Amino acid sequence: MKKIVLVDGNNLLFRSYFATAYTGNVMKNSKGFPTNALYGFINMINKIVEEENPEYMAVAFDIGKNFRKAKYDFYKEGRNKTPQDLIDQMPVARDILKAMGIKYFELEPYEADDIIGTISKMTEEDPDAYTLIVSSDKDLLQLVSDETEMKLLKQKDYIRYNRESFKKDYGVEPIRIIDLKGLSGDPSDNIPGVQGVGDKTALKLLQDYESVEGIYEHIDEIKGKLQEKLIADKDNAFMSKEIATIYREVPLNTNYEEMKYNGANISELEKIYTDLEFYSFLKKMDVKPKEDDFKYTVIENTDDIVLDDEVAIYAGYETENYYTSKVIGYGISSGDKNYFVKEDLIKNIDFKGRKIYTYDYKKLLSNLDIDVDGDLMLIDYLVNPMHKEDLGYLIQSNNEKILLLNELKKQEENVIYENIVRKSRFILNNYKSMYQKLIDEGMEDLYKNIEFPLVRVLSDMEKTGVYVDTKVIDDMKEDIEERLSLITKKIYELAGKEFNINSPKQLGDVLFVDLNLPAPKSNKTGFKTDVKVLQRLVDYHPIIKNILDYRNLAKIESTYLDGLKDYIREDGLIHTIYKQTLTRTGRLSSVEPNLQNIPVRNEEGRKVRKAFIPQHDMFLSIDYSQIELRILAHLSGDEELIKAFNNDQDIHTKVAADIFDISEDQVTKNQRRTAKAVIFGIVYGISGYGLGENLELKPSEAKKYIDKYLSLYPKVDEYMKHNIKYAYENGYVKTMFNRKRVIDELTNSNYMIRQSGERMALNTPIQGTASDIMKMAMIKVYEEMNKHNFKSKIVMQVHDELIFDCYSDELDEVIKVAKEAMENIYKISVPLKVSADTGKNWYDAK
DNA sequence: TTAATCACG
DNA sequence: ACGTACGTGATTAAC
Repeated sequence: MKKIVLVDGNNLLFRSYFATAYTGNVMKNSKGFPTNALYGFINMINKIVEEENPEYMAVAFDIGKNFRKAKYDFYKEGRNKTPQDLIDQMPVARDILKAMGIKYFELEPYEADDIIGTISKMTEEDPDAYTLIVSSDKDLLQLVSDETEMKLLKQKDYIRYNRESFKKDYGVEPIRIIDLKGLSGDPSDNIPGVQGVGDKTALKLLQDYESVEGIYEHIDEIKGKLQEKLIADKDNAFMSKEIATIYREVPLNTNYEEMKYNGANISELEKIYTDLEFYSFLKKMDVKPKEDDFKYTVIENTDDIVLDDEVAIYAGYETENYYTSKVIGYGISSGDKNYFVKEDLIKNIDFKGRKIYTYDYKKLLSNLDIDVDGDLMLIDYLVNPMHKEDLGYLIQSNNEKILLLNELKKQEENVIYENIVRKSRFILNNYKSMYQKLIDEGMEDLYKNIEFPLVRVLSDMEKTGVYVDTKVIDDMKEDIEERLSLITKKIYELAGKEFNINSPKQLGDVLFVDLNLPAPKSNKTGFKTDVKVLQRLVDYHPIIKNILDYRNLAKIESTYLDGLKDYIREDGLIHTIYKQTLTRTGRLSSVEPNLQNIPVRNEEGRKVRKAFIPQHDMFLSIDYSQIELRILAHLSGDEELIKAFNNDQDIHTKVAADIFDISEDQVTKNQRRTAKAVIFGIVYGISGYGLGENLELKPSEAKKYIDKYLSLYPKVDEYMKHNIKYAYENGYVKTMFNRKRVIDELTNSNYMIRQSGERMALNTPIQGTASDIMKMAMIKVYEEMNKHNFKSKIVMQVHDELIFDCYSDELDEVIKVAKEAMENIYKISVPLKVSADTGKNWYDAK
């Protein structure tokens, strides 16, 4: 028995295009060619081949004018124009099928349905063959018969119809789809049908009278309004049925042999996938990668290494965290030679007098004290909006052979070695051209004066580490556990049953079903149960307070007590890793563990900071006060704000006084709070609604404050407008030090996404400039401390705050030097003010 | 793997 | 009519 699989190609392409394009964000390759429809298309074709294992297969497409349209020009009228991004992908879908070895048909003036109908007719006339049709288009169900099945694609899965199951679902024969369409019409194809008759009525009529013809033969038996409607639209009914009928005599002149599926032409397919940058498909093809002439030597004796003037080094580690991972070895490329060097031998190599480039200098420094001249990771971060930490992505986007780090783990030793050395080769080959790009983009200074020198500062901070007293942690844990078990009991009592309080789903059920508390807005998975929601309910039921307490304590225990303890190494220290190439604004981030989000706002959590102890005598914390607002004042040039900062006024009180039209000494706590929220809102790119949520005000009330603020400080308003305009015109924004952030969201067709792009455009120059300034200050402070031969160390950075581990006898000097450096690192139109605090632990240093 | 939640500036 | 403040990371539950 021959099995022929027929696929509705147009249907698949449209489906996969709109499945991802609704956000307005169409996936593209690095050349800007849209690929989203093709990606889904390939996935679906692969799935069909895998599931059906077809001996014969064909895909049908629409092309050119079609005969239905020629006859009835209203047909498919009013449809949205096919997006250009989708049209562009259509010819490539044909190329892909060709390469896959799958026959496709297209023939003007017929539609894909007609082609499928014609081929399925062929199999119906052949007792030794049957057809499977794949599409989400219900019209095709009319072809279902004893010899033809159909996979009707649904959102996530599909329904497989044969004649029996169709009859069971619809109560009529499959061919009655055409009568159904004749009666109920089809808005998407602009087929009229009979006005006022929908699927339900139509099916009932068809069960009684079989067909459109049958209905009109017995029109007397049909009563009332329905009869009137049917009579009024009789012509439409017959015409609609005709349009809906698939034409099964398309002159394809084909045969089974043409449709035989013999598998893909691997090299052709590989070419297309490479061009589209479909690396996941390339991998799945399981083809042997093209042999290139890449050669490298595994070094046993370092005397065998010949180095040129320029050398690239890449450090290969087993896992991501270089403080816990084993070093596998180093790739070294120089001239036309490539070497793999094991860890113990690298120290024997003399690199003196040569330019050394690497990727992730900080990682290299973690196990090897070496001076280098350039870090390609930092350069890529600055110039490439698609930057990823794993160099493999960059190499792949250059269409070169490489495995990603997460694919490397289970590979043979020689494969791992080769990949490490390929990376050093890539660095050597591409450093110069990428550096040129840096210059072209105007970011050479940013790189040379900020990012690159910062590496040693961060490396030193990481390696110094910070001491965490497990005794403090353990005591706190004991206390919290005791309280948690009491609260848990109380919650179970009040709920009348035991459940997992940590599960938002179960908690939601208890609160809003069992206890019947007034339900808040729901989210995708059920009820929202976050702090804001719970706080609103606090007076409704005693369980709420207990849950809030539980959440608070559970968070402290899991994330900050148990969590932190896991990161204490054998030396008793925590060595966080500062990610220098992660954020879109230029900030650092801190991982394993994150030391930038240790509790401080709530007293209970803040106690965790008591566990952070200096290795020497004291912690010193110096933070910039309101650096982002000062930058806003500077960037906007608003005289009022500048004056306020120059007079060292409390900015929130000052703004409150202005907004409420009172003098500063009349400002209440609440008014100051409101002003503060308004100011923050401005920095984030505010909306009346957002501020209203935050202050629990009506959006219209909140908007009044915003308008008032902007009228008081008109230059801020101007600055924001100008900034957004600039972003739309250029597609990016910049910080004061030329750090660039590309904002694709601004060209998105989705209004909401564009709005969020505008907020990024407003916030990034402010947040980014603050971060640039902090980075410069860190370098300066570090240099000054070295100059003074201080033994005290910078140990942490929390965006606008530096924490030092100090010797008592250096303390005053360190404060003086660091303050001086931080306040004077760069002159803007307002002073950069810092404040310093000291303490015997982090809790006290505030 | 993703969503919800909550910690920070 | 819609959906709503910028930038991060870790833990947990549930798929």
